[in-house]
Amino acid sequence: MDRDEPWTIPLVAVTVDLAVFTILEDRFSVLLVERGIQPDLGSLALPGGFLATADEDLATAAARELAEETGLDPNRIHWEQLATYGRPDRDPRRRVVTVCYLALVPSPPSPSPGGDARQAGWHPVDEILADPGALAFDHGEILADAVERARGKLEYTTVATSFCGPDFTVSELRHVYETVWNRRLDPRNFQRKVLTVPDFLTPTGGSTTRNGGRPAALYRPGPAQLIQLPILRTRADLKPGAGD
Amino acid sequence: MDRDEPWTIPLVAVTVDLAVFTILEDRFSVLLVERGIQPDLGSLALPGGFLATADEDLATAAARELAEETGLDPNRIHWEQLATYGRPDRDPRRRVVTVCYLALVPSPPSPSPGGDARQAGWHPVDEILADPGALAFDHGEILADAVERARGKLEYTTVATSFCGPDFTVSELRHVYETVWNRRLDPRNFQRKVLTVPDFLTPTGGSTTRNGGRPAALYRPGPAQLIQLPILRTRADLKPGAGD
DNA sequence: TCAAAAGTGTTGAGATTACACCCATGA
DNA sequence: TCATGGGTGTAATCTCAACACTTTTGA
Repeated sequence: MDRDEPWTIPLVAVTVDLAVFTILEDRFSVLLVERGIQPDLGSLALPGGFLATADEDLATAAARELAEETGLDPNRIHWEQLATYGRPDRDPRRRVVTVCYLALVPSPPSPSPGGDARQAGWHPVDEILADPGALAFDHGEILADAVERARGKLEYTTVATSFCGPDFTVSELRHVYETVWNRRLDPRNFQRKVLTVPDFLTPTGGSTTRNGGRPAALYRPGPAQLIQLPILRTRADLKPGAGD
Repeated sequence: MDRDEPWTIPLVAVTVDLAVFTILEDRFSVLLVERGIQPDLGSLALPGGFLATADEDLATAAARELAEETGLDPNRIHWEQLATYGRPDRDPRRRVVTVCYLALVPSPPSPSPGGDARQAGWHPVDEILADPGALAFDHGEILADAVERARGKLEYTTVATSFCGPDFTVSELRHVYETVWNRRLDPRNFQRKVLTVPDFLTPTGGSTTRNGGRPAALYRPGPAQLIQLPILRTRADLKPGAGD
């Protein structure tokens, strides 16, 4: 942008697409819409849309889409820019560059994604990724990148709490890790680990028996954002298998 | 992009900007150009430019800029997308969304960044970041993000070798870490650590005395991309201070 | 011979794993 | 009483920081 300008500057359409994840019924799931127009009419796609105006900020557009698609307040959930995809042939109609965002929302999220009239629903990530043709455009590639980003972020940040409700138990948090990583974690060591990380969890003082057994202490997300000694998903761990 | 299209789709100009880093004279340095036009005429900026044509791929544009600015072959150096910046007022002339890329190149790179007539040169990262008004537009913010990405990637990937020549010694690689992180590392423990990471370094069989003292074995980058047990920059380490 | 860098060995601190064991509740 | 999950204790293993010490060169 800082070089002498060419005689004519090519202009392109810009969209914002969302990869919104949650844990629904023990599955790591992504929010998808059914396309109502060509191309790929009827197939699934990441929700998103064009910039509303020529001077709408990218972050503003992402927040707007997020609110429209989930009904949630963008100020109260975790979202971040993922990457930008701009292959010239990614949309057959015209040149479209899409700036993608990743969001992690609590389960159960808004009863059914609302606000917009289009079909929108949660789909297990594994099933969608297993079928390369399931998504329109290059959304399969985008989803794969988003999943990898989400899985990696659980290792060295505290964002896993974004999947939980306002207060939660350690085992509910562990369930998030197990579901997203598709691995079992030792409940006893996990408990010690997360309670050892400074400011990861703040005790509410309350407890619950909603998961059965002995009452479990309730926590809220603490102020910490980063985990100095990561919770590694790559270490030799217990037999793999769906969380729980 | 998958929603019904608005009546008019806003079109924006797209640029590709580069944060190219190297180690020059024991300093972690970034390639900057001097702006030849308004606004911010005469101040420093990240190199970059508009898409060459309406259908140029983002990656193609980045590779093209990289070759123009450094004279290096994009296929032989490490570069990756960093993030996209699109605040509507970031360029006073018009709406410009910039997709930024990060590149790590060996030192000494091409004698003087060539190909293009504009002034371009290497500047120590610390000095540029210390002066918030040093860079045009929002390039200070972009540079800060790029520096943080580069520093973080050294922890858990093998990209540090991108700063080295075709073959290098362990202490030359350590010098990269020390310079980028601005921390001293114990030579003996560093040696053991990097040689323990599977496929990080491939011995060439040769050795050199170019750094003085006992001959040091020469290595090439190995096939590994990730380091399972990261080289943490956050652990309590030796007295901080410029690497060597 | 000496300085300098390369490289090996060892020890103690701290983190992780694996698992025995006890606790508090609902059924 | 029993099943279920919550939570603590502990020993073996692993990793890393710290540093003593040997090796191999050039000057």
